[in-house]
Amino acid sequence: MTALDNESRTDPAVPLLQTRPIRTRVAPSPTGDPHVGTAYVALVNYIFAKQNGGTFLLRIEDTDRARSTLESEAAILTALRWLGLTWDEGPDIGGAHGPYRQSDRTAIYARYADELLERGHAFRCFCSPERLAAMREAQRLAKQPPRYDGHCLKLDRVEIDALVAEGVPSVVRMKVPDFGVCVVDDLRRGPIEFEWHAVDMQVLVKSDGMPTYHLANVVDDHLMEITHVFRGEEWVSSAPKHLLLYSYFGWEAPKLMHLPLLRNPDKSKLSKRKNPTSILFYARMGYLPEALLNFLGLLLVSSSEGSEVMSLDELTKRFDIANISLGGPVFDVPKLDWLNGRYLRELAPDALFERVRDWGFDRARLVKILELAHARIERLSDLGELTAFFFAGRLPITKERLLDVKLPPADVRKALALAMWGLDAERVFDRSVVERVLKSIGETLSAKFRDVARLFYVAITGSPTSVPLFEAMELLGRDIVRERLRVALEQVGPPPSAAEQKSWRGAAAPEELAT
RNA sequence: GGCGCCAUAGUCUAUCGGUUAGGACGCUGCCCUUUCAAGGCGGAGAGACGGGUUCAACUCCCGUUGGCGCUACCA
Repeated sequence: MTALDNESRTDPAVPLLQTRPIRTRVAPSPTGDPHVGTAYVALVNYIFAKQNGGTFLLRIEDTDRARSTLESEAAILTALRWLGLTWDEGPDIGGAHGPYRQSDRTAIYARYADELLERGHAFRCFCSPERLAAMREAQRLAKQPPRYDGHCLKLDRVEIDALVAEGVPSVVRMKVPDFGVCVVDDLRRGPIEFEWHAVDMQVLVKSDGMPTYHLANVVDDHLMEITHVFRGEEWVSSAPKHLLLYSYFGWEAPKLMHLPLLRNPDKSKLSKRKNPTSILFYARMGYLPEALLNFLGLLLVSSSEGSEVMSLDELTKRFDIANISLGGPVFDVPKLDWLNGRYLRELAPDALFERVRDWGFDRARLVKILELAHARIERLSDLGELTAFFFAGRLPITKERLLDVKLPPADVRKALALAMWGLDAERVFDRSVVERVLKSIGETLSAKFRDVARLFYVAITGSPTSVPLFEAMELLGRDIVRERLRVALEQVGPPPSAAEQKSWRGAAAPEELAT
């Protein structure tokens, strides 16, 4: 199967000749845990590149200076490598089209933004956030499509220079036609039409000088010679802007294909409030990378009959763009469980031993666990019960056990929520961070720490008495801890409402984003 | 509110105008078995609704409904 075949399938009248070597990419934003959605998107791009003898690369989209972290970037690399989705070019290994981290490419974007400015395809905008908010509100009330009203388009050269000299902050916006339609040709969906007058004049360069996703993405995909982009459905509505930028620059746009978004069991977009979404969680939980990959692959390649157990190679052989279904698939953990069981059972005892050791019984970890248990055992056989929670995923916790503490039930809920949010907000996850976060919860609730601690002992270790908590949490790791807190919270009541979130933490919960 | 995407069992899907609508997970019955799993063999369970087009519609078209996404100086 070649790219040519795939294209003729969606548009038989105009078979485009694929002249450039196939190059695909995954371009995650390092703003949180490596998301399974990122793995899903990476998988398609990887498979498509390999199937066509092409190149698959990894690019880090860290233009959001406030939210991007090096920790997150490292975790993404680790997670994708764990899955076996290796890239041919990337920030860690370099390549002929580097650098592969957008924050290292700011000079490049500035140059292209200037070019658009000079050629009249973009303009400087000095509007305040307040004015923009008021404008959008008015448009909503008037049932108009939300769109920049062109206020700063009327500024002349002299006025612009004066404002810049005054030091008034500004952004660069792209110009968008007022009439006509834009046709986005999706590899799988076919043509999608958008009225230009409903497409916003997107900001391309923020007031801090950093490009937005839209500019950086287009410039990089061009410079990195990307030929095919498989990305999440959330990008469909910004495709017209991207296509317009390609035409402003006079560049050939890559072929686009938008993938449906992974869903929670209730069909909402997969989110960590309702489900574990981190690849690292699935690793810590004891899923095998090949099982997770196979599971995600089943959403791209379907077998009409027979076994659904497929290796990456087999998925690659059978992949066909025309067969990707477009309904948003539920991330069905029970099916993943079954698949993982299949893989586990096929392992020879020795191989299984190695997997188990690598998963949670390596010497270094075991020694740390023994240190914690050491003073608390009288017989070696006490170890089993005392340390079992280190080798478990979710714990069979009951509401009664969780509420059996010297805290009012409402505070139990609040404490668990605060712990989840507080720990998520931390870049590093170690005993001292855990201690600081948990103790601050005690202060917030004006409760004795020992009473707060008891609750977390139950939620995390399954018992009000166990080995030292902070160290245990560090060894358990962020992902298992988050899941145990989430499950505990679920036990004691409904998820925190928007109002509760606001009053408890003073802001809305940031939701993680997939690529 | 605006724009867009999507729609076969609880879930993932096959079907690309004519099928008893096929498979997988889950559920369930039986077999195997010292228990439980695993495994084998069965079972229940689906085309959202309403209009067209057609000899014929799950399949094509339109509408409705529902789900989802975007609507940021986040990606």
